[in-house]
Amino acid sequence: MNIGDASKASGLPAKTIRYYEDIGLVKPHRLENGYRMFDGDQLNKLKFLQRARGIGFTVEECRALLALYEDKNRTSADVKNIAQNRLGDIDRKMQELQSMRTLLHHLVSSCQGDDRPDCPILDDLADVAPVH
Amino acid sequence: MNIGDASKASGLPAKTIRYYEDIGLVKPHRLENGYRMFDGDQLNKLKFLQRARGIGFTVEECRALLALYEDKNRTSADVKNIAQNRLGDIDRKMQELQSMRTLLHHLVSSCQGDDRPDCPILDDLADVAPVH
DNA sequence: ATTGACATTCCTCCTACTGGAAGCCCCATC
DNA sequence: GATGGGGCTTCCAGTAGGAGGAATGTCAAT
Repeated sequence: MNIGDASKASGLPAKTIRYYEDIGLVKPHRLENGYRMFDGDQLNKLKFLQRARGIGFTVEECRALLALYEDKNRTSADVKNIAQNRLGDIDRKMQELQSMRTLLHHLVSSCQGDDRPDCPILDDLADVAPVH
Repeated sequence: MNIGDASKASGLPAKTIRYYEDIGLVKPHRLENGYRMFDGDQLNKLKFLQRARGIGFTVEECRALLALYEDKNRTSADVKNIAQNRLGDIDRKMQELQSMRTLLHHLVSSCQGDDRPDCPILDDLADVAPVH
């Protein structure tokens, strides 16, 4: 299976697969013409990566998860730990976005959005007057 | 006011201020010794940038907002439009995070997290068995 | 033999900075 | 006057996770 087929089968762009090889996440074989050759094992890793990235794991977390996946002496605690860290990151990010959203929504709804120049959004950014 | 004082007064790291000059967001004067010199107007822009970035506007949106801020013929609709786009981006991002969170939380709570190797998180990533 | 669709490598670009090195500048102290 | 400790300058490299594109090679079908 060459990179095009592996791309279709895994859902990852060929560019991304090459990148993953570059950083050592997968190690496809090579044919005599230089083409990458993916077997079932490699393809499974690509699918694994596609799902793990989709859930939001960083590439380095994916590397760790793949290593655990291959390590039959792993403990599920190790895996859970990584996942919980990710969950914490997501929660922090969501809180950050939420507070931005609140501020921004408040500003947006206070602005008329007409053809006059007066704008509480700019006023707030320029600290002219607090939007109460 | 040199860059160190401007940094303290605006809350932006000196490195960031230099970067903002680099990309043309601010244009401080220069003293004869080459030092940057920030007057009240420049400082206001730095503060403006600090707040706008804090709300989550991209640097390019900040550039547009600063331009509107200086344009006395602006319409508040232009400003509101930028802010609403940002709000939309935030909402999309939050939804993405929320769906990740749901998935991940489900996986995490299904994993024992003990010293045995069996792990539904890995199973799911490897598509061994759907988590319910 | 030629076309078109693949593949390869290599290089640059993206966001928004951050860190560090090498080298001035200024002020205070000895 | 020499020295020391900041702060300032510039420039270069690196971050995450690829995307885009150029130049070139290969394969299968016509």
